[in-house]
Amino acid sequence: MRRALASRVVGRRVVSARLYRRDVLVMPGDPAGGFARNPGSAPARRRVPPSALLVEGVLTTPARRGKQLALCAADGRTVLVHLGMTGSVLVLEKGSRGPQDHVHASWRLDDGSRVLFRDPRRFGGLWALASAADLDRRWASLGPDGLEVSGDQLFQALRRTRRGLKAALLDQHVVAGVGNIYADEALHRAGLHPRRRGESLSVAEAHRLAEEARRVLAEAVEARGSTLRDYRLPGGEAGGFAARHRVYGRGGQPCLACGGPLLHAVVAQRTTVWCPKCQPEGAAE
DNA sequence: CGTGGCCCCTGTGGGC
DNA sequence: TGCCCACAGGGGCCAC
Repeated sequence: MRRALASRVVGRRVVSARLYRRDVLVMPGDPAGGFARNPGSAPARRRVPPSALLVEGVLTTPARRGKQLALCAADGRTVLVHLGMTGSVLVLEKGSRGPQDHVHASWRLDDGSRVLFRDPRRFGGLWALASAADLDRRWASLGPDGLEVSGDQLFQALRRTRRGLKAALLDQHVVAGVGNIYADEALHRAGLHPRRRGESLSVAEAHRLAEEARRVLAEAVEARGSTLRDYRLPGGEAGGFAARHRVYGRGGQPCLACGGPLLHAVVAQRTTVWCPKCQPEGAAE
């Protein structure tokens, strides 16, 4: 999504912006890290100055860490986007009509195109940041990006936790960018049970898990993501990786590696699918 | 402190 | 056809 967005917005000037729901935006000074509508967050009724939404800024290449996408102006102002489960960022050519429902923010660019943030369930959101330093501070609390996580990094993060691997992989402080789909896919490829305790992993197993996480994410990026329903590229196209999921969404069906039936159960509060033969419960080594 | 449970929200598909 | 329930790519907050 970052790449597709870059090809459409880099160098464009933001002419104007609109915010249709104030509570999808977290402003500087709002509780750090919180979502605008969470209990405990400030009501966030303050007026949003146009500068917070990059108006008059010239857009540079978007940045990304894990699941967070940063729309950046050349002067350092940034709007951070999190898609949650159903969010999308769409770019509409001049004069073309986009979706009308669940659009919470939009930007008009100097070539007449429009950028929309749409999110039916509103589990996603936007964060206005004043500088690149603010972005760095925010991203410092995330784990290494899943595309680049090393075996040693993963081993160090897992060696002191009694949590299961599934829970640990979903924790964005451990690895950034791995969610429910890619956690299951990486564990299956690595031959590790989702409930194996992190502390029980050998160095070799941690390296294998990191490698498989990197590989499945790289393949997914190549296929432009997993569209189940809502996820779209900025041009509205679906990503093609869902057809290549080996376990996610395939509970009860045959394992593509051994032919045995895949199990599914709730692990770490999320539906989890694994192969009992390829991913044995006990330590394999 | 690390962890698990609950909650936020809308839409959809299945069973009756 | 309509109703009700279960479930869905995430993650913050709050008890233990």
